[in-house]
Amino acid sequence: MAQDTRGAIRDVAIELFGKHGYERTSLREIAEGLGMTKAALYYHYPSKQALLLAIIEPLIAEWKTAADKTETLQHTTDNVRQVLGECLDVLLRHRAIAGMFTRDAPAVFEALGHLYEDILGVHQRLHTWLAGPNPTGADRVRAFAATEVLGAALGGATLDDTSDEELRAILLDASCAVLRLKD
Amino acid sequence: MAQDTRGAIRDVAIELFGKHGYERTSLREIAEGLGMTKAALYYHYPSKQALLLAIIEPLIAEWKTAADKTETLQHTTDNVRQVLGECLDVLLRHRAIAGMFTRDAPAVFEALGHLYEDILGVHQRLHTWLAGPNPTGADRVRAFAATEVLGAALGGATLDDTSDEELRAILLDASCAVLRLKD
DNA sequence: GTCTATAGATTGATAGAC
DNA sequence: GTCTATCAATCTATAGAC
Repeated sequence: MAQDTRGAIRDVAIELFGKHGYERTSLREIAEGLGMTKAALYYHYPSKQALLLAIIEPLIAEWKTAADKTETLQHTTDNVRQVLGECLDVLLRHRAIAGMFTRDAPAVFEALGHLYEDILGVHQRLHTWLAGPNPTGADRVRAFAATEVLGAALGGATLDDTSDEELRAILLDASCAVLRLKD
Repeated sequence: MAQDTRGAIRDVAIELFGKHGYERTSLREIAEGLGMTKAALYYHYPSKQALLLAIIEPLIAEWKTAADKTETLQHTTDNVRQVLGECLDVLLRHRAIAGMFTRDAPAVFEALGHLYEDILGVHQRLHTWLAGPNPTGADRVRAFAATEVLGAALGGATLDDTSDEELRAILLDASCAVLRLKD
């Protein structure tokens, strides 16, 4: 309990960033949520941006792992389902953080720094693979739309009476439908 | 030229908000982009939030108009396609602004003020209608995912070599596929 | 309608004691 | 590791001259 101050800060920050957004949340508020002083936070994180980055990093890493499986997989119906499923699992596992990614995009992109191009590349390779071999322009649009469908998993209160397993199954089917995969 | 200062401010604000986000864009920067002083902006808009609201309002109004057609339409394949198509047209017409909606959500929601519940209701009615009569939980998730697909129209650089008409056709089909509509 | 000047508040961050 | 105190910067917004 004593030694996970870093983790506690992270948790409170995730909650507040998620509720009011990154820019609208001050370090003072985070500190108050922990019963500490602003200055104490700086012992654990060198800056507000570094705190944001520490929050985001696990999601980035897992997303990259899931997406980069495409490097060794052929573009078959089963493999596409598998890759999409793993990406979806990552989003569901880090739901709160993934939400920040879309709802606080400007701050997140700046915090990423040089990692930004990495992520862009991961996304690009994923989309290219999903579009299949010799893709048309339409195929590439559908590949992009298919990943947007996965993002529906972050859709907040609308989906509260659906279990994660059901959500996963429905969105995976929907994503495949966008790609026009036969079952 | 002289009398559309209000519009000119709006345009520069849209550009800068879109590029760096609402919170990271100061009124000073907007003023500099226009060759004016910060103080002059306040003659045309009473606050930064009011400026944001003025930017967003047309999109809100058109989205509401498009979505509320469901009130008088039966849930048939043709009608669903028509409604989704009109919603998509609104997004394409206000692409830059709609992007702010997702990428600066916290600021936008606060700026909406009492309008927030209105918009929420519009969305809810649209989703309920899209889910069809006597919907299952899965139908409601698919309805939500179908509108997320429309949001792919805002997907930036990835889709730059696709014309708006083609984009519209592809995403409309994709959205219908998510809803499992037969053609 | 636009300017200069400034108020008033808040923020991220640091210094240094304990 | 946490605190008090404080700095420097920046921002939104206002007052009042022109």
